[in-house]
Amino acid sequence: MTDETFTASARPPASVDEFRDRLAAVTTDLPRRLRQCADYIAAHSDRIAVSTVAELAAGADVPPSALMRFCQIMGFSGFSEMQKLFREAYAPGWPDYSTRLKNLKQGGAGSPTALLAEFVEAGRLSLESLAKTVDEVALAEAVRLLSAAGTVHVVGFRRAFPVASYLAYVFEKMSVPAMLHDGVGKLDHRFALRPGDAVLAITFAPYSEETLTLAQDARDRGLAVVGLTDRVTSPLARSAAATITVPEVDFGAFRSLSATIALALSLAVAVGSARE
Amino acid sequence: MTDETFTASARPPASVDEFRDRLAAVTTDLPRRLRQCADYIAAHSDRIAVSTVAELAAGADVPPSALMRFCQIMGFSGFSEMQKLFREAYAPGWPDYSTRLKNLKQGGAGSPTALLAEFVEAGRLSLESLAKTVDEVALAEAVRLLSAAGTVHVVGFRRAFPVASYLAYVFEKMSVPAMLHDGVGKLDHRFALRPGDAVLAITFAPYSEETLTLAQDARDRGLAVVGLTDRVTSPLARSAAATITVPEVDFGAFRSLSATIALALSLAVAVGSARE
DNA sequence: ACGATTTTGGAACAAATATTCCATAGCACG
DNA sequence: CGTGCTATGGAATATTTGTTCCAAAATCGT
Repeated sequence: MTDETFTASARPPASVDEFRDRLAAVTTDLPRRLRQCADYIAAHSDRIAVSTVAELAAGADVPPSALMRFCQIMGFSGFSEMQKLFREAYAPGWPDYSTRLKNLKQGGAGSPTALLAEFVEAGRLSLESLAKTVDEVALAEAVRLLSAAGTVHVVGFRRAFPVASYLAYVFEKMSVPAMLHDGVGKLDHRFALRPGDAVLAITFAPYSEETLTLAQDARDRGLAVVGLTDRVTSPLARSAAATITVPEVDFGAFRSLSATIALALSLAVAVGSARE
Repeated sequence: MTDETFTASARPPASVDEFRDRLAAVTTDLPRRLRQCADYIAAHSDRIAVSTVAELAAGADVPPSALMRFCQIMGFSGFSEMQKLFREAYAPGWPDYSTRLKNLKQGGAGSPTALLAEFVEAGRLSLESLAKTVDEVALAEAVRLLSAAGTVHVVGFRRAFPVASYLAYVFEKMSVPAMLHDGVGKLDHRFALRPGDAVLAITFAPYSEETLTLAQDARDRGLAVVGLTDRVTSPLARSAAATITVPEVDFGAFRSLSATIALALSLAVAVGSARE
């Protein structure tokens, strides 16, 4: 009678991070109903703050009492204590950010501030989406290929050009031999591609012909090609040894590039570190 | 006895937007305590979903019953109904976004995914900060100046260059006469600046000499100069008729540019619309 | 297949929370 | 200086919500 069935640790989690750790630690070897609770909670932890026991239990398809037991196994005295943690943890991010956005939009459609609000929002969504969907394996592979290369050739035109130029800048700062193919003077510097070099190609729909051609050309010559594009079905994927897709949210005809730049920066800095 | 004191409209707000509209409409001519409620709720609407009547009332420094009356004036049957609206609309930035970030960082410092997590976070913070601190007056003024100009000359080097090049791209797409000063061939196209033109200069610390010089030169000749920079004390502010500052969060030696690009886009699209 | 042990569901209970109501305080107007 | 009206605070009440507990079912080991 004195020992608890499951290690209901003495102290409850003090933060959402601790909560997640304990959830992960405890979630194996748990009876069926309790495991249902754990799974549902893991997938919907954001709703703890705004739901009742009954609602969550219904969602997890268990009786309320099972959920209560689950709370206790997690180390809380009960559901209320657990909910308190999530209600208080909810403060960061937007103390009044969303209010502010609303205000900005009130300038009226087309006003500079309303546009700004839209682009800020698009950027934020893109970044969140990137964090959720990025292909870690492809990213690691891209870093590997570029780190092993002689010179990195960066190519991107039109809306991809700002990204390409920033990459070139960062590579230079990190002393990585890099060359920006910018099409100035209608020269393609195709013959600058030498064995052992790598190409980092960036293009979004509608894909620019020059970029695709250069990527294919490099591949035919046996160079490593890394593609940065918007869809896995992009024609760039055919030429690339590693393809990374960036889910960028557009507003109107233009994209914020936030996610693309974040990804490009990570890539460049990782390559720069790896080459030292 | 039949008429309500304040127009407690028959139907409650069906969305947060409607809620805000009604709040704005009703907030004037309201007795003292109720106005306290309105003010507090307006400033903390994000906490409605996760608080009790008592907590909110304490925050607004009114008795709970006053808050109840406020809910009814807003058209709800009571607090619970109002809270329901906010609980359903509650979709915080972390459906599992923060979990994901945590996982990405677990790759270890310096790993590509950890870097990505940092840059994503920096970008998000920058965007939020931009929304909160942008100077609406300066932005409107900048739009006015650029809309009235003949040709818009965009100048920005080094890390500002990606932004400048994107601006040039967007201006072109929107049929705004624009010229990108990119320093190719060591030419400065100073003599392309003609009376009636405007300069959009972008530079961050350490401020690039060429940009500052060009901006000052333009000003001396009586052209309108719009500055996009990082601090109000930036040397660029001396030459500019309108200065917009962008609070960009750096990670390591590099900046995400998210906020800068969002701002630049808004500016360009607003100018493009205004000129039609 | 039997008994010991764990798990489960739901009903009873306790606590928290929302809501109503009314006596009183404040205010404007005659 | 009343008089009638509105606003206010708090106590009483109703409702919802959380929590406990125990009998029954399932599971496991022998």
